[in-house]
Amino acid sequence: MSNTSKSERARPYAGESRATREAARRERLIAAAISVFGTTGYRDATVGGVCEVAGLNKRYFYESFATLEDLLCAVYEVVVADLRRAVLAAEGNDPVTVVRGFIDGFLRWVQDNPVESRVHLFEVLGVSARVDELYRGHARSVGDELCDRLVPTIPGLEPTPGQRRFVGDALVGAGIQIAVDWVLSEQQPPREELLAELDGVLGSLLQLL
Amino acid sequence: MSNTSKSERARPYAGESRATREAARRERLIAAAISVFGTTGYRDATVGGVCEVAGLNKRYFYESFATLEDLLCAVYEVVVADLRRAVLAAEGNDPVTVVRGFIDGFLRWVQDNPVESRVHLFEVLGVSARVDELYRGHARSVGDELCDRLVPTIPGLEPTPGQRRFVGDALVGAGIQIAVDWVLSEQQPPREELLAELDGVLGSLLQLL
DNA sequence: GCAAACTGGTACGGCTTCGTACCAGAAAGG
DNA sequence: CCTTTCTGGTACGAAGCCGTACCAGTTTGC
Repeated sequence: MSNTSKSERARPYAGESRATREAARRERLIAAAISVFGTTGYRDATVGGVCEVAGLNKRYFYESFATLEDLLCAVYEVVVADLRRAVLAAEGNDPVTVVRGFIDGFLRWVQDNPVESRVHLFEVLGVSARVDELYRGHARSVGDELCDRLVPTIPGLEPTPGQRRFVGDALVGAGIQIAVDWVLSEQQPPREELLAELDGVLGSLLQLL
Repeated sequence: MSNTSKSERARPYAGESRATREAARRERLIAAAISVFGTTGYRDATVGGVCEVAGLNKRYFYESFATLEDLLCAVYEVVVADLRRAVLAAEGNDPVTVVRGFIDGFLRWVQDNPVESRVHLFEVLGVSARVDELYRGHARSVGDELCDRLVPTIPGLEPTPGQRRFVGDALVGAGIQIAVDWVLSEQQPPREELLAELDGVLGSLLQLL
């Protein structure tokens, strides 16, 4: 019996190689899944539903993913990379600017990406140990990066790794909670007002120094 | 047709009135659900599964709840009441004590209640708009209470409602993130060490003042 | 006792999703 | 062309859960 595996007699189709077509389908599935998970919600999502939105046969789902959870993980990687870019975009040489830039970037991203933000703020949570692990890794990574930017702005500070983890978690956790609260609020104050409140808090903190 | 509704010809059974029996069954369902949601997870939970653990016929589920989500809400109210007691147990007249007591109470509760904490930290998230609303309400409430205790310990501070909300969210969010990170790292390091790190951070903050 | 209410166990139809298979038509290659 | 691969649409069995109904045995009120 000769090798009859799928990749054996691969041919171009519509001018694209097999690998290119597979990758394109994978991207379409991920894009469709972001839409479905971010609107209907992951809990009510089905393989068939995602494929319908993607305009692909169910067969092609299993070509790229084994389970819906695998697709969720791929979706999350895309979403979190985008968020990471947003919250770490700002530069700053003093603590207030760093923290303010982080929160501002977060709220901006949530506002500009309502679907993706629902995926990140709600849908990926509590799905499975594996997804939780992913989530924790990225949260820690962003927290570490924030610490890296924050610590040098405060001379004479040499936190232990454990303290850095504490500060990173606290910053990320605070940002998430503020974002979640903002999203779930019935009447959302404009982002600018929220940031003005933040400035007030940070100002009071500085005044105490 | 005479009234044949269930409550019409109610009789005591095993010495208990109908209302008492119904309430007892409800409690058993809630207790079973905490166990199921906190171990198997809400996502994989079924009505039949919860009833089996509770040792009750499925019929009695629908006697007290219309959907599994209703039961989750009831479960959450029980769990959050317990957590609330834990995180607000400590007294304190200075900011460091208040914050430390909050974090300490949170971690203690997580450590002593692994099942309930999984429900609160993971399972209730991203279920539905209704559950999210519940979650947000309790988080805000705890944040407000923390603010109420924190603000008087810092003389000359009169935060606006918006600023109070900011601080409350930040505290609660930081606490949750720290707890989640701790749980996902299998509670390493031990709670005492983690609190020592917190003391270090708070100490550095004070030193800056 | 005896009828009526209650309990716990089992059973069943209906529904939804999964994962795969089949089929007809388009595109590629010799 | 004519065969082979690829695509998209439809179909189908298997499985799990829902919500309800039925049934046998117990407890209660009269």
